[in-house]
Amino acid sequence: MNMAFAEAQPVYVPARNPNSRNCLVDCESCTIRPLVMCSALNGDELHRIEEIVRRVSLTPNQILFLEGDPAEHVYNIVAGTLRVSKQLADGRRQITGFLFAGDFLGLSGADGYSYSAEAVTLVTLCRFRWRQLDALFQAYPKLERRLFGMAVDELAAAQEQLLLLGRKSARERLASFLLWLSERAERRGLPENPVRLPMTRADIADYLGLTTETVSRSFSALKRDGIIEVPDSHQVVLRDIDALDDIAEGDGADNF
Amino acid sequence: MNMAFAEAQPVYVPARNPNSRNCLVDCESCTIRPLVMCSALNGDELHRIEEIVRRVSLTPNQILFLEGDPAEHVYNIVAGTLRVSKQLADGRRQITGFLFAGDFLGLSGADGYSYSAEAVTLVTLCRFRWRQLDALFQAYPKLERRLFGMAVDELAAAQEQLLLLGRKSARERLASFLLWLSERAERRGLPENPVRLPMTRADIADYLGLTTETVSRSFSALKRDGIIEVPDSHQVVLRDIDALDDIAEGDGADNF
DNA sequence: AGACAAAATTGATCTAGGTCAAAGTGCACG
DNA sequence: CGTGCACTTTGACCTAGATCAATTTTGTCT
Repeated sequence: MNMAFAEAQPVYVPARNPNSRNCLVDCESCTIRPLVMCSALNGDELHRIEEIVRRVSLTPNQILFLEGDPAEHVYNIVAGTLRVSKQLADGRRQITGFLFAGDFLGLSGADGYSYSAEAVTLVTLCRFRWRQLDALFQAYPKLERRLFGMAVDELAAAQEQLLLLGRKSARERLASFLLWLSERAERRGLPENPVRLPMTRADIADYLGLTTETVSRSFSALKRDGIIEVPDSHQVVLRDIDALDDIAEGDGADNF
Repeated sequence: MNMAFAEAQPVYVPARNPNSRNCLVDCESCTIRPLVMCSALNGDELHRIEEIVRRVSLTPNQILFLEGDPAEHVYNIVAGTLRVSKQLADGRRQITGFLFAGDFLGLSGADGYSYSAEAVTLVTLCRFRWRQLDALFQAYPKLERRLFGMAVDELAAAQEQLLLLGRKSARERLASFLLWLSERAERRGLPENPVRLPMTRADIADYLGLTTETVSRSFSALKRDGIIEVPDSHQVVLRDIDALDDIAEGDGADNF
């Protein structure tokens, strides 16, 4: 497993072990604040957040929580990549999302978490006890508003993924996935081409509702057509983004 | 965009004429209040809602809004069934949800509605201008909280549907769908068996990521196995709910 | 009631993607 | 600096569900 994706920004960890879990956090120096819910708060208000936030980290494949666990915490990802998934009784797995720095997870109804969450790479998170965060909403309605907005965005993304899983071919799914990663990186001011793929082909398959073999064959087909280059299996050069767009949106000719 | 909702001056028609459009609403007599966001409000507060809500109705297959339309309104369904869907350039359609009395729709980010909404049956809705509803949130934080909670529930439902579309067989998809309809009816105090299917086989197919033929064959297979009975194509008797559960969750044997 | 159109079912055939199997590839670790 | 194991790719074959093509059933309108 390639460890190079631990974009772990050294963030204020008072004294002690930089890899330890459950540390205090210095929100003012947070580099990804604009991306996370904390963007709703100013300097003074940040201190109230600091009182309830704890820093947590995960090593690759470590489990953050499992589907059905009592949902006591919510999390902001500070660095790294995480996968959230659901499983059927016989082990079939659907990855319902890959989450990156700035993303939020852990919202749930009464029945505990509705999905499992595991680290893909080294991951750094801000952890909030939901009860405490909830209490803060009273003082800072903007915080709740921001979280609400993030949930609405997630909902739109999930619906886009329903279209992909319900109606797109393997080739179209892969094209959509690569574009999504690229656009996402761009929106966050990261290099959008080449695209980094921190996850394995098996993870991509479980996200796209395919098998590893089909994912691999789809990569090969896009390479053959000169649309992408794959210098190594965790990096993809988008050679012809217009072609990818056509494939992803289904206007193209035969996207088998 | 369907223009049938011209902004005529509303006339106060308290609960009487259920088929009139664009009318004022008497929230206190609302029979489904416990299901909708208005459950967050008490008698006095309801009057503030009444000031901004308008009643709208749709005939079958009428369009409420299209993907990409500017998202000015949000809606609560009072009665009837509605389908929300997304389409690819070549016309392939994915229905991302069926919505019933009590459900909410219209939340969106900056880019307008992220899906289209059409009536399946006759539909009655409460319509709110988002700007006005938003303004009410300051006075009644519980209202925003309730809406937030509904969005979180929707998100969990969407993820369940991702598992269905990504990993379940046709038979499993249909079993899951029938159980979902039944459980949903039960939660709302409606008859949960037999299950009513207001939508066509084509709609079901576009919801389950299948074709009408495969949906029809899956119905026939479940009938043959004595698990369901289908007195008419819009009504299904669940004969063996345990078997359906096993099929839906993938513990069963061969659910091809 | 009768006629027509829309919806549903069933059968025959095809194919995209799954399954099974066998090499490649590369990186972690002794 | 091998060597072992996990990951990826490719090939051969198979199958669930799509597609194409009739019927059959149902609902609507006069």
